[in-house]
Amino acid sequence: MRSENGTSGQKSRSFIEEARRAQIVAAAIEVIAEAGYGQASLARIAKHAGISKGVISYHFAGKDELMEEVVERTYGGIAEHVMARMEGLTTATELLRAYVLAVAEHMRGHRAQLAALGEIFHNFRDADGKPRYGVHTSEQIYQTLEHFYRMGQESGEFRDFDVRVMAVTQSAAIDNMFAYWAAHPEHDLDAHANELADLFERACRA
Amino acid sequence: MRSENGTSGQKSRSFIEEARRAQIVAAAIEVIAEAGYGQASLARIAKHAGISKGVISYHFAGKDELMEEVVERTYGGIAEHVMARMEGLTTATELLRAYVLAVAEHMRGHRAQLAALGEIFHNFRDADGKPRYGVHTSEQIYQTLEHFYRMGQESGEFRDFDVRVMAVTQSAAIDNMFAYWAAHPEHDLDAHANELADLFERACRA
Amino acid sequence: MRSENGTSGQKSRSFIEEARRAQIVAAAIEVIAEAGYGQASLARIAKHAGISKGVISYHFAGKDELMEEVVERTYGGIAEHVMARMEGLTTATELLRAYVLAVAEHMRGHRAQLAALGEIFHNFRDADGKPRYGVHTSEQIYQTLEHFYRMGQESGEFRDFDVRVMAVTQSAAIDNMFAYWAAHPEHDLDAHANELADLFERACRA
Amino acid sequence: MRSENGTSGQKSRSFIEEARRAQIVAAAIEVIAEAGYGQASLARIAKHAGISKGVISYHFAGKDELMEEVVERTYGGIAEHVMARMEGLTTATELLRAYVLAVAEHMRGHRAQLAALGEIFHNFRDADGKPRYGVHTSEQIYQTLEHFYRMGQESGEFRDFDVRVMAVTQSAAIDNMFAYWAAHPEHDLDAHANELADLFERACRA
DNA sequence: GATGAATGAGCGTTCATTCAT
DNA sequence: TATGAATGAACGCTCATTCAT
Repeated sequence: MRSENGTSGQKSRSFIEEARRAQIVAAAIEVIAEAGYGQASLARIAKHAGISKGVISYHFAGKDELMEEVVERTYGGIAEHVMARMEGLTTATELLRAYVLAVAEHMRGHRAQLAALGEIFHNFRDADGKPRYGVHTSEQIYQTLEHFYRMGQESGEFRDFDVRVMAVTQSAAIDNMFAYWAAHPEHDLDAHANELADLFERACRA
Repeated sequence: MRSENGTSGQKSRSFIEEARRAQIVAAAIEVIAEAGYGQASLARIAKHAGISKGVISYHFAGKDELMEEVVERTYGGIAEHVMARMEGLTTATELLRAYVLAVAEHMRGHRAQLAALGEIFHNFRDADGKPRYGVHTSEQIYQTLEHFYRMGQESGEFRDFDVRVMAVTQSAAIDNMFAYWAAHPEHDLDAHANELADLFERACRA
Repeated sequence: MRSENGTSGQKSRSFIEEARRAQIVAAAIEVIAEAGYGQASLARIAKHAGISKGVISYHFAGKDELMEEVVERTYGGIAEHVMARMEGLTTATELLRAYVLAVAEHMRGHRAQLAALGEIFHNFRDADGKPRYGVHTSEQIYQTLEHFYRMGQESGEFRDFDVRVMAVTQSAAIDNMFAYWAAHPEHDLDAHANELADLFERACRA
Repeated sequence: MRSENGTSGQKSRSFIEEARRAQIVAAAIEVIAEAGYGQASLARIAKHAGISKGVISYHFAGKDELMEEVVERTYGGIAEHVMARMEGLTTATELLRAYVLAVAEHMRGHRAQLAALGEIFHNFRDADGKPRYGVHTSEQIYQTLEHFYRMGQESGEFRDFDVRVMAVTQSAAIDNMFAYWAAHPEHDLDAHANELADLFERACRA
């Protein structure tokens, strides 16, 4: 998302600054994934990163900003990979299958990110106590899926169904596939993803 | 220590003891649902219940036991209702549809329980830092669903598919239906449940 | 200020609660007087009182409430004593002299309170960064003094002068008398007070 | 270490060094005046000056030295102006009136300096916890005033009074005039100063 | 000369738990 | 049974200072 434009006038972070932020984000991901959001104190993250506690405060405005950056970077990585895998596909059936498989493929190599993302989504709250992320944050994903469903319905590939329910369900199915895999590391993620693709193809098709 | 049961080995509780525990559990559910697990301190729960903080410590060994009782009681309520609704049904298709609808029906009247359950599942960890509940805790639900799937596959109602993936998916679909409903209270829960029943019927059938 | 009415329905603090608050306030006064507002951390106050840091948080909503209680109790003590000493006096000249001498008399036995009050006045700020106390807090004192000046001007005892300037000046003269005394403990406070009374009598009289 | 003066033993500073120090002192004055001593962190002062935090540490041995320089420069400015205004005057009455008016005249144009000076006086403490400035620091001012009082007493202009009490009082009266003005910017400082001059003339005269 | 990065101690506050009454 | 008092550890965060570049 951040510009790598050499001619732009926008200020950019120094190399060392960027490296530190990345290091801290990585440490945060590992600690959150392992110990859970509630135990992921700045002290613990700093210790895991091998740095002083104050360094985090120096590079991030606060814990909130750190959490947001974890989400941002992780999401960015997923989106980038999935977009690439879906490029050039045209039918709704193909797109949906590619979507499921691409997310699974990417996550297979980023298990901790996955767990951390879930922890943050379920726990991170604003100062006013409202969840910072959550179902309402998934709106973008829902709309993307709904777009594919409508494509399929208009092309005749898919039957008539409630696209919102289908989007919520498919999104949940994918999320839980990862949760199950996280709890059962020997579970065959790719096979699961293929089963899911079949499942939703059958659930959608005319 | 506090009671001795004359006819059996299992310990029993006095009426007043039982009432206090129920009151505290109810307060805990409301606080967790509203403020989240992280903000649900014993002080806050006690205040919400209109009792002294020490009472909780008196009736429960610790916060952990309280959380476990919240889960136990909530789960018990769901199971009781769902079992009743499924009684007498014989085909896998019927059983699965009844399952989805019964859970939805029960939860419609217990929104706070639902939210609290989710918070606890996602946050409660043992002293060693491992999640106390989670995907592995759902094993019983998975096996129940798998039992139905196999019934359907043997009777010819259902096609051949990976029953574990289907169970994980259907379970997730139901959980997320509630999460979505919690975030969008105007959402039509019963319609969603019916859509889900259709969806999985199509996904399963031969 | 707090009612000691036995029949009133208003809730009152328990004896032990009141004692702890008084103890903490006393410790705060001593620490602030000795080390200054900036060094008067809750940890230091607690250590001085021989209690755990958490006790202060238990009995006071926060540091701000503690500081306000210090001011309240100290001010109350001064006002009570000065009022008693001025009772029955009628001429402006008498009232002003009694005022100066009574404040000095009271403060002679409460040196630490005096110093703490000054520290808090000069340093305690609201969350928004504005001074919590300060010149504007002295308004009540100014108006009391102005009332006496006007009495003297109307009775012909005093010449015509700007009562606000005189009030600000006399108030400052008294405050600084204490500050000087605090820095020079061997200084004769009563003699100073008498000189001040003479000084302002000459400055005011017709 | 950074310079060697050819003609005297006293160390001198380069032009750029001097400019930097002046810039930092000016920024410190503004921040202290606005936010108070307690909030005047080096980071905040540096940001206000538009420089890096380390620059302050480079030019000053520490925060203490910076504070001392603020006081020194501010005091120097006042003294310079007051001395000029008193030059050529001979009677004690004239000198005292000129003193009060000159200080007021100068401060009218240096409100932030005034506020900063007060903040530092009331808060700045040595490493051992003792106030760095305070009543005892005013000794020089007291002695100057006392010198004038004695002149007046010897010439017969003034009555017999305790010169120390008068000096402390007049000094406090002037300080508080500024404090009042700082809190009530619409207050007429010059009129106040004239009232003060009258007041002390009457308080002193034979 | 100047900088930004890093440190570590200390801050006010929250909290689960213990305990005497 | 029930309470409120007390504890002590941990939390996120701020800060003056140090230092390599």
